[in-house]
Amino acid sequence: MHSDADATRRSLLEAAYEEIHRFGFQAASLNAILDRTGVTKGALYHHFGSKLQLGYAVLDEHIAEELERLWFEPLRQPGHPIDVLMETITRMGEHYQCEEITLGCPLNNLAQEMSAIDDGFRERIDNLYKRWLLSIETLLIRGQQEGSVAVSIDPADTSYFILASLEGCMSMAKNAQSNQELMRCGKGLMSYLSSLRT
Amino acid sequence: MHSDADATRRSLLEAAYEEIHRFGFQAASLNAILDRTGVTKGALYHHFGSKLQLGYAVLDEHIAEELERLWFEPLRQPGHPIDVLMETITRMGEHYQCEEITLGCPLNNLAQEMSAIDDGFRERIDNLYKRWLLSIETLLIRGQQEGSVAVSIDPADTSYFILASLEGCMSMAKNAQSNQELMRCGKGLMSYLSSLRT
DNA sequence: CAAGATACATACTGGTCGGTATGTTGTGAA
DNA sequence: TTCACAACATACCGACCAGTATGTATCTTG
Repeated sequence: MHSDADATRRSLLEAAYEEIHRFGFQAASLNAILDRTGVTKGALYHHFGSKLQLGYAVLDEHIAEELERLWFEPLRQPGHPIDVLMETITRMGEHYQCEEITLGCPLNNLAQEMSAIDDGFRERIDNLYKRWLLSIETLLIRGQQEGSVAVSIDPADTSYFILASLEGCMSMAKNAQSNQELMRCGKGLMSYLSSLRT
Repeated sequence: MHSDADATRRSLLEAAYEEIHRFGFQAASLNAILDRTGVTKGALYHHFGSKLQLGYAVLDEHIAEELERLWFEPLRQPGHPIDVLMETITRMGEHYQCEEITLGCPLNNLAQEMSAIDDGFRERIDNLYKRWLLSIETLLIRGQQEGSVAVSIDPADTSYFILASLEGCMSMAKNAQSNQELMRCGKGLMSYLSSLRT
């Protein structure tokens, strides 16, 4: 059944993503991934050269795709930039329901754990953050051009602070293990975002 | 030399703190800690019942003490609350110089890695965050009473957002591996803090 | 001085880890 | 039909891990 090769690969990627999201990259066990998928070790090492390569693939394919779907694409929609931002953040808050919030942001988790240890991870994570920042910055610049966002703010610096705050909120909520705290933190973020309007 | 028992214990705690700060708790190797200190495994297990107990001790003694010294105590100083906050944050930015910033905030690192896995860690981390929040909240309330902080803001919610933003900034800087980015993020934070003045 | 406790030191164990060597089976091209 | 190769499957390896069993030297106390 050579036609199932892609399915095997995707199955491994999905399971690896979940294991890594739950336990972190280093603590993620290849054997656990194999048990979960029913795939054997030979198959895994046929598709991925090493655990590191598997981790890179999770970033390059799964997480990048999720970011595109949840963030980059919504932020390209028309409308008042601050409203667009708020709606996207709210939608993300709904996406990470009660259970998932305790696992934190997949990208932030990996950044915290791996960026100081492995350059391959660091470069990939840095690249994703750059794209994330750019998508926010583009939105703010459009707002300034349209007159709906204060021209007094620096779009690059502000984007950086917005993203940092967002990651910080998710991080705090992860530790508190309640999206109650996420909402609380979101209130502060929303109030800050409002202050960017003209 | 029984008088050196405390010195041995402190040496282990210090080395454990550094190993954990660098690699995380799970990836921290007891053997590496022993190599670093020259202490033997028998001595380690004489002072600490398990790796987990050692980790708890690092939180309860080393990290709690560092937080007290770098945050709680400075925030109790007199002066305009917003100025006190800004100065404390700036001083912390200087404390985490070029090298150390890539390791991130010790408390946040442990929170991300362990709070979802182990309740002992979670409770200790949660307690420290609560004290941290309280020290900021107390400062904001004093400002409101003295008329130097806007009464329109909710002290608890605002403290939460400030701390989340701060952790987010450190997290972003850790990944970027430059305190250049920390400064950039700090600019946004400072501008937000300024908006809290009357 | 005796004796128990404290503070280690050494050697070892079972288990898990990522990774590999080798074998087998299905499949498409020649 | 043959044959190379992709796509696995199985069994195994050395390294490292936290933890332990046991021995020893020093100190404190009666």
